[in-house]
Amino acid sequence: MEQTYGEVNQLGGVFVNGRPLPNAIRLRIVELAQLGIRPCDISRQLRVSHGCVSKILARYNETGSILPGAIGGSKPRVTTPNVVKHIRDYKQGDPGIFAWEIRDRLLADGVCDKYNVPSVSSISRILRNKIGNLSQPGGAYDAGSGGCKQPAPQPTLPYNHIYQYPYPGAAPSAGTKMGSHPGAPVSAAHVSLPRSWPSAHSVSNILGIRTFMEQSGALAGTDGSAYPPKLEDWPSVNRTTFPAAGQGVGALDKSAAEADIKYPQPPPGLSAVSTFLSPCAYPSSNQAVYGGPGGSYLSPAHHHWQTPGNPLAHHHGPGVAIYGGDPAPTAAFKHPTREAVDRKQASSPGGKTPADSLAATIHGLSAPASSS
DNA sequence: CTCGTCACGGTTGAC
DNA sequence: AGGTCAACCGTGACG
Repeated sequence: MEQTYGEVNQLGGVFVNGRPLPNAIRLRIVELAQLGIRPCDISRQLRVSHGCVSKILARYNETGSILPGAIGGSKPRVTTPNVVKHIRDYKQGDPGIFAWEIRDRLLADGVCDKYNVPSVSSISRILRNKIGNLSQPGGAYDAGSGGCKQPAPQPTLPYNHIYQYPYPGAAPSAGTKMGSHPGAPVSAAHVSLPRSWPSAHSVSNILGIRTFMEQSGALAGTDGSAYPPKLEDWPSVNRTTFPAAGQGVGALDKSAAEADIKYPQPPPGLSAVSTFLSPCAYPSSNQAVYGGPGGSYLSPAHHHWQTPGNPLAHHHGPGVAIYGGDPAPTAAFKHPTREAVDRKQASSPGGKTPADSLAATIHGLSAPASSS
């Protein structure tokens, strides 16, 4: 089953039910939007349902991230042994303490932060169930028992970044912990809070970024693996027919193209997409379908899945790359966003700039999905 | 014609 | 090892 085949939507686009769109497409959606292309046109061009386009753009505007949310897993437990222990301590210290006071103290003492502090009702439950009558210390937990030592290294943390909460505070504290994934290098980077960037305009801030990009461009290659393998890319996408530019961003885009691992290959007949999809060399085992050419850079492949490396490291690349020109395929579109696009392009000779900027922007993202 | 929203069927991963 | 559950996904349809 590795090869889950993708399905084709009404627009002729390929997707995998239940799975996020490849990052390349997500990125492209945002880029196009930045260029001023209307969502409906983006939908048609990329062959992604407008609901999806709307969702991705909305999320981007809200969080600054193009990445999908963390899939699967359980929510982090808030009432860790450590928290329970503290609650118990507070209660013992002051039997008359109110749950809300305990809550405040947990925050004040740094036991929890505002994102993982238990609700008042949870605290009440803890007092009732786990601690029993505080008065009687023996309750459920042995205080001294250090059993609970702090095993819970801020459970939240990991999640935080995963979920990409705009969690400013977290980061810091978290710092220590994030390393959750063993395999994964901790790319500090992803910790970045999406929020921090200037939202929309960051994108527009092209110039600055551009520069940045260039530099990074080079880098891109280096890290290549950055994206969690999971996130995929459709090579094809990259090339979408954007009238825009054909220019070769060549190399870069490759990176962009990371292959998505799980994406299934489109059925042969499939439109444009399939074209690019040449099944590349990937070991199919994980990879699938969409993956194309990217292979090259995917090299390490497989398990790499798990290593989230830094998120979009390559983004740089991608952003730019995107427009690689492939002639035909897309041409198929109905009528390519006529004016909008044209106009846009025209207007900016440089063309892709915006995109670039975006890429840069994206940079900050964290890669939630990668979850371990 | 656009676009926000949501039910639906699906996948994932922690527990 | 396998099941449960809750999170997320994109599509498609409605308004």
